[in-house]
Amino acid sequence: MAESNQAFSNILIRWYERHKRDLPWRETKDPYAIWLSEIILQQTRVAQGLPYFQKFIARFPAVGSLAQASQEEVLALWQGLGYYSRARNLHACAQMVASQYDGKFPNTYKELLQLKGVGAYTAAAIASFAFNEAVPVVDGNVYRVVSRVFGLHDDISNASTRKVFEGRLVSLIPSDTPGEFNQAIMEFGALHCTPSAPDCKNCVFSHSCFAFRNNEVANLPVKTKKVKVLNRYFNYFVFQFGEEVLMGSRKDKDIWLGLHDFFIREKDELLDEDAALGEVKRLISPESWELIDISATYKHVLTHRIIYARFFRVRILMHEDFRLLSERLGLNTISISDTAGISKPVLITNYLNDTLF
DNA sequence: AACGCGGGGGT
DNA sequence: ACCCCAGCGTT
Repeated sequence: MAESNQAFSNILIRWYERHKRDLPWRETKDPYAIWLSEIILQQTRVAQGLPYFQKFIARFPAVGSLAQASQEEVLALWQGLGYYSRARNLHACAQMVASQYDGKFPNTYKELLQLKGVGAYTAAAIASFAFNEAVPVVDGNVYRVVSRVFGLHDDISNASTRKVFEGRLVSLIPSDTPGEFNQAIMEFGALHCTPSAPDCKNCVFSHSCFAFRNNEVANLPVKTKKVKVLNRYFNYFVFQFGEEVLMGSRKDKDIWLGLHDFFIREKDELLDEDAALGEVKRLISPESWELIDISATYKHVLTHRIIYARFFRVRILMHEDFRLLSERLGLNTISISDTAGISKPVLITNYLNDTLF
């Protein structure tokens, strides 16, 4: 039988106090630090996000310093974490808070929701953790815990299902310690009620959990839609003169927007050497360049894409041709050693480490 | 409502 | 190979 709402909350919070991890953003009520941690942790495991949180807090101790940074510095600090729109929105949000809110985060769920990069989950997290507002968080952990314990079979692939879970959570969340409750239910999902092979026999809800009692743990939560993985083929040309190469920042609302890469020809397939050299011949006259090397094929696997990439490194012989090529392609010249400090996708970082460093 | 957006870890 | 992770913005 299910226990009362208050019993659920009490058991959950007691479990949390025994098992919670020591995490830096739990030692503060500073909405800036809490906000920063929540943006970093969107679709990101704690272990992966933690070093980024440390880096950002060290470099930007308050929202004002982040607001004053350049977008490039923010992207460079974010590089490797993925979903780079988070970094662009983080920066824009910091500037919003600095200019429109006098450097102080708004303190209600409703106002927080207006901030760039702050959606329903993040607004609820900040409002409850920093300001004790009793709004429930609904993230992947919460979907899993609630669907199993209470036997909710609504498909979490549907956006409308969020309301169903929120409705249940509103009746569970205690008004005196909403932040503790929210932290607890997510931590419980992360550490105990895990996606696969949870330790149900030793669970504080084993006597009441719907999924455990009905042998449905593996079926919950219900999620029907799978992401479709598409292949993309990136043919990169690394134009080099001495110790300099041509790079530019990516445009056009595509993957890695704002990050730096090389001249690219995306096709429905990888180009072989002849086809690649043909592309170069269309750009520069034959006597002014030579092929240095061709990289191995990189297979860069993302959640929703598999990117196959090959890098053709081309030496430009005359500096004047290098300068003209830079202008014509809209790319910047950068010394190889300086590429370490600019924002890049992991694929480009891997190539640089393999070939140029 | 559907889709695009990263990278890494667990099984 | 497949799943998921303290989701959000755009269309």
